[in-house]
Amino acid sequence: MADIEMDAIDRRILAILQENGRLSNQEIAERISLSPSPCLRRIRRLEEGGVICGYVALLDAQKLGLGLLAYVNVRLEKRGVPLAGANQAGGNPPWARITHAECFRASVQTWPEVVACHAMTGEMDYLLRVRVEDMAHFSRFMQEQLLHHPSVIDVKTSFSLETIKETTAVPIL
Amino acid sequence: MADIEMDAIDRRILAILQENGRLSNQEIAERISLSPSPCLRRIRRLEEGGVICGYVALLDAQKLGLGLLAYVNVRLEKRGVPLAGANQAGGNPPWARITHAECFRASVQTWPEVVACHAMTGEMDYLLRVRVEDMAHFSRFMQEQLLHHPSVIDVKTSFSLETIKETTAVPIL
DNA sequence: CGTGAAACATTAGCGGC
DNA sequence: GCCGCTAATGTTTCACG
Repeated sequence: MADIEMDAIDRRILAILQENGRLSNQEIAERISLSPSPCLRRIRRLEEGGVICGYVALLDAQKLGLGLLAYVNVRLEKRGVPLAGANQAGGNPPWARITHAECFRASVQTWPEVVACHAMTGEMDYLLRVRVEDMAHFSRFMQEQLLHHPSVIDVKTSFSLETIKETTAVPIL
Repeated sequence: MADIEMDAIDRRILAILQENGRLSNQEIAERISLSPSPCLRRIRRLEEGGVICGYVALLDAQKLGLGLLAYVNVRLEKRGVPLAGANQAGGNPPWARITHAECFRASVQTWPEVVACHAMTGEMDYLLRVRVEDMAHFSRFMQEQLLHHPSVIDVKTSFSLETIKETTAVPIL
């Protein structure tokens, strides 16, 4: 995906859309003092260029019964390969040699509780953001998925007590 | 904001909208085998009930020159009050007694680099998600904002090497 | 919940700067 | 190249059965 030229008008469109992704093209055009057609052409170009990755509705996790948010630091085994039968995700054939990192990443994709996962610098290898109903659910996830995983050797969890700030918007202005 | 009754149809609407927030009401109605008007009524009800917090466009931070993502753990001073002149955010009058936590939270809201902040369990008090252009920018933010803040006594940073998974969607099905 | 009609929004083609 | 017009098509919205 080639880099894409962007001028000040494109940036203003992006700033508007990342705050309210459902504004009509007309409304946006009006706010940036442009007529609807060039405005829409710019938006389509930004979508096709991958600058706009998508549009989503943000939901209130509390109201949906997902009241617990945890950040889990994970350290992985670095030597050897995962044991047979360990690879829950996709069912690789037993002769395929995979690393612990590959095995863990594949598992992460299959766990709905994990809403984000980054490979990190520092003592721990991965940081997981985990959304669950309550402690019982978290405990189950820990025992049955994370601690049960053959590549995981250590985890350290912190729980969110309160969200002070949370935005999907990126600071572009 | 009172709790709101939700049936299986509401949940399906939410699942669709948190994956694609720009689908037309007609398209959604079709997918859940309902006509447009009751579908729209449900969506409006979920919006007004606060289950749908908003709609946003998700942008590619890399393509916007924000290539560095850091998680910063912060520990705060617990005794005493912030020094005069310390409260950059809002300019409280000098006689107003505020806690270090209040002072820090107010500052966080004013820092555009901080895209998320949670109060956390564990040794450290807060976890910040920080988006910046590069190390130079991060260094500047650290020196001039975080470490300079009168309520901050300790920070521990980890950088994201790679994003394995990242979704704003909450696991509702 | 569904129907239908009015108001509104999207989008492709074309001419002009 | 990028803007803005127009006109056809598609979508939202609301009163009513």
